[in-house]
Amino acid sequence: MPKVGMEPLRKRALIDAAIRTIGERGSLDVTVAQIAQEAGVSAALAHHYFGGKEQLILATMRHLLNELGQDLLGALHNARTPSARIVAVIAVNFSAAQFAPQTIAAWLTFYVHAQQSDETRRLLRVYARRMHSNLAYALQQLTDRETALQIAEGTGAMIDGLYIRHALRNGAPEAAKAIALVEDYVTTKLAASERSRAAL
Amino acid sequence: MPKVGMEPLRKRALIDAAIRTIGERGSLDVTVAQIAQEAGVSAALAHHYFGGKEQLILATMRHLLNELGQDLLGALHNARTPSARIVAVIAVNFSAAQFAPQTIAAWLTFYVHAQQSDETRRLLRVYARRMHSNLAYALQQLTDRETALQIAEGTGAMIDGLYIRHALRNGAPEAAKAIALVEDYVTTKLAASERSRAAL
DNA sequence: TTTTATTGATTGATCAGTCAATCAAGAATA
DNA sequence: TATTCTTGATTGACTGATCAATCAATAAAA
Repeated sequence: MPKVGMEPLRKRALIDAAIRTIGERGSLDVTVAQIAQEAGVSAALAHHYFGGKEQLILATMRHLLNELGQDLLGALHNARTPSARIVAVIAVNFSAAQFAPQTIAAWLTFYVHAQQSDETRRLLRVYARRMHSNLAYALQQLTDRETALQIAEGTGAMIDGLYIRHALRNGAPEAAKAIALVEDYVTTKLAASERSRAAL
Repeated sequence: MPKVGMEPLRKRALIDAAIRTIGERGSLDVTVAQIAQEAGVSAALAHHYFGGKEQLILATMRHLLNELGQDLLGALHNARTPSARIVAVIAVNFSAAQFAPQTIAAWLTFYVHAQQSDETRRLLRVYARRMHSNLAYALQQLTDRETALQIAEGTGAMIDGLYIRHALRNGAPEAAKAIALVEDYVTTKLAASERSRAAL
């Protein structure tokens, strides 16, 4: 046997390099050669392990999704009450790992890529559905179903919007401010729904 | 003078073709030849009138921004009260013209392009600032400054988020639902701030 | 004729993907 | 132990396709 067991290491290095390269450039218009160089290997090796650029991109996306999923699981693990779960879901989206400029830039390019690639669109839907169902479930324990779904929808949209704004580095709010804004939306809506129910 | 006055017609046709082509493809990875063909002219003519691809793209973006600005002006013209102005600003963002799949797809690609192009980023900032200041101004007549800025921030983020989400949906264009969600956010927040001031 | 409009053909650059050839480390063999 | 296989790892060089940009040439209107 030759120098063995390189495959998982190389794949991981290439995926990390892809995130960095895409994130720095802010575009999927990165060459395989650029990614490979960032990973310290040849472009041919990237093709060897992934089969093609598209598959490398998809693998990169799956990796980001998986990371997000792991973060979410970890955050929910310690959250016992519904409101703690809501706070956890919001916090995960703005955690250091997820809110890093390169990560955000990469996500944004994937959103655009989803318009051309069915598989990319499918993967993004998985992420959106997971976030939504986690939020909606926790909210339904605090208010009626209809209101819960509405808040979940609004929360998701606001989070995505804060993401996109942060990617442009406008006067975009920092993570802490973004969290506060979203949490304020949820608590205000919950308070309003409590009041409307008390009035019945 | 020869066959004269073609320039503005051709430029407009090329810009319209660019919006259609970019919107349909969902990417800035469209060739000048594709845009030119969609406009019914040769690729060389596109270069002749715009000087290059980047300038054609920027002209297209300015056109979309201008259209949005005109829509906004028109909507605000008939709005006399602050709340009517808020409703108008929200409505403009989800008007038929702005919420058309191709337009949304084009906007999304520009957001990504902004990460590479300073001029694109600058143009997007102009749009964001205009929306924000219009909202913030109207809101400050209904609540305190700090709360007004917070609501304006949240509203802008939510609108952007609904945009990006709409771009990924296969069907179900729900402009009305999106408007309702954003308006609900504003009215709920305003009601809460009124209550908190009454409590003083 | 002069000026604008318009294009086909061409060029130079860039890239994804391919391939044949090397490298190196452990296994088999003598 | 020393030597020769075996095979995954790795790459440089090459190819075919694509595209932005250029240019010389033509058409047509004034």
